[in-house]
Amino acid sequence: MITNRNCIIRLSRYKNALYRLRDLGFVKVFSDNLADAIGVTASQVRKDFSLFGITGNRKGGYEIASLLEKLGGILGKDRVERVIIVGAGHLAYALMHYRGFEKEGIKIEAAFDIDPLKFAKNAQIPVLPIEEMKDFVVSNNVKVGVLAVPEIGAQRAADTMFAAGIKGILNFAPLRLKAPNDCTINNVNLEIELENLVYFVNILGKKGEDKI
Amino acid sequence: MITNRNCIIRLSRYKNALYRLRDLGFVKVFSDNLADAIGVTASQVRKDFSLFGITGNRKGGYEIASLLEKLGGILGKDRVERVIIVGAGHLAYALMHYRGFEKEGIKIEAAFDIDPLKFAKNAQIPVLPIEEMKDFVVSNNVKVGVLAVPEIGAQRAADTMFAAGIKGILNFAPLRLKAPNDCTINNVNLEIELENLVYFVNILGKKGEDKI
DNA sequence: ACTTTATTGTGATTTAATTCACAACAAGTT
DNA sequence: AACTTGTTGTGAATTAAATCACAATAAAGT
Ligand SMILES: NC(=O)c1ccc[n+]([C@@H]2O[C@H](COP(=O)([O-])OP(=O)(O)OC[C@H]3O[C@@H](n4cnc5c(N)ncnc54)[C@H](O)[C@@H]3O)[C@@H](O)[C@H]2O)c1
Ligand SMILES: NC(=O)c1ccc[n+]([C@@H]2O[C@H](COP(=O)([O-])OP(=O)(O)OC[C@H]3O[C@@H](n4cnc5c(N)ncnc54)[C@H](O)[C@@H]3O)[C@@H](O)[C@H]2O)c1
Repeated sequence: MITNRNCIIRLSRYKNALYRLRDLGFVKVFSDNLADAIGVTASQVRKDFSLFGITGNRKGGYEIASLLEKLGGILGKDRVERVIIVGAGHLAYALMHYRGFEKEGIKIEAAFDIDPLKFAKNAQIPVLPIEEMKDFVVSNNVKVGVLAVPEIGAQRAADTMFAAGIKGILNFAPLRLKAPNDCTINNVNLEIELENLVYFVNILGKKGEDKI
Repeated sequence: MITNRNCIIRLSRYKNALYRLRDLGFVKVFSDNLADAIGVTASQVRKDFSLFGITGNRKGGYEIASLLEKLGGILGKDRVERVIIVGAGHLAYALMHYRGFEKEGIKIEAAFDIDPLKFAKNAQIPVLPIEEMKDFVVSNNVKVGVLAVPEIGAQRAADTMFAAGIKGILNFAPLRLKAPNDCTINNVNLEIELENLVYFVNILGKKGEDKI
């Protein structure tokens, strides 16, 4: 069981690159094409595949269609993944209006909020009272949720999600959530992303100055 | 010069944990407190600090105020970082209305778009025609930008940003941007984040089944 | 049929990151 | 003043990840 996050992220990138190549009319691909496409070495590509038992044809490379199928299987893209959002604020609004998830087999089914002003029972993606979350999650067998409530209420909201049966949270609130250990948290911390970017811009800037 | 991204991200997390501790009234902290707070080992904390020449007091731990100052210096938080957004769509709207960046010393100064319907010259954060970006970036000495345009226009928009003098891009478009090598790209790919989450939820679920 | 060429698949090696382990030492205690 | 305790700081050891290197081999050419 591979638990190297970077490795799994590379699989997603291979998949995306393969979609592009396929749509361009390509049928086969070599490890070095994929390597170029996502910016890693060709051995990294082959090693990643080897880890998951994906094989190609010596001399002949890999067949794109079959590769996509295998990667899809590993990444759970063989069926549509139903997802909910908790906290129907600005960020949720952007996510709910984004068309890009569907083509990845990710379907945002509903959002939940505490603020009655946000409720929209009959919208395309309904916004429902948080009290209805548990029933919804159970009856739709939802396993993954996005957490987009303010920091102050985030841990409590997460606990409600876990209690409802959610096993994975994509967390936008800038704190470290405590979670049961059969549950996964992926954090998207935009403050930290920007701060990190600033650091690298600064050190690259300084490196430039040194050369003078 | 430390270029280990995870290490720099940990510095940000230490800093955030330290803010909390300080606001709770603490004055000193030990490496194991910080370790607990962000979920790493105490040696990791000390090693990280050691790498940047940060020292504490044997037996006495670290003084929070001085630690914050040093971390701030390393992460470039000793002054406000001016940032622009290119693409004033849904995501940009969420970012522009988010109050959380300011307390981190990150100020979104303006957004730029090609769609005249989006222009808002006199808004608190103005939305301006993309043609005005270069002047703005030069005269405000902006080094960092957020890219939030659709995938199809992303590389072109990025090139315009580089030409204007931007040295770091936080990229939300789901593609790999080509960039000059004195420039840094940090990608936030939400499709991949969700896909990754689904993978880990699936394998943890399967692990559970095995035990039966 | 035989040779050349191109590419995979993976064990061995290297490099990078993390953890270990403990000497150094400051602060308190007897 | 000697002893105890608790914590840092870091070199050494370990672990994890990436890269190298090349045998295996399929396809194409002669
Ligand atoms: N908007 C951004 O650009 C941005 C950037 C970085 C981080 N974040 C983080 O993302 C999260 C969401 O940000 P946002 O801008 O969308 O916030 P927002 O204030 O626009 O929306 C938050 C929503 O959550 C709802 N809510 C509050 N408590 C709740 C609860 N217990 N259960 C259900 N709903 C609840 C509120 O009614 C509101 O509708 C925050 O944690 C924020 O720190 C946002
Ligand atoms: N909204 C989301 O939740 C979400 C999720 C994942 C990824 N993304 C990615 O983030 C990016 C932005 O998403 P969004 O939902 O805000 O899109 P959006 O369509 O709401 O907004 C895009 C904006 O960019 C402007 N634009 C287009 N070309 C431009 C150019 N060359 N220069 C300047 N402006 C230009 C458009 O006029 C529009 O206002 C996209 O690449 C999208 O794939 C968004």
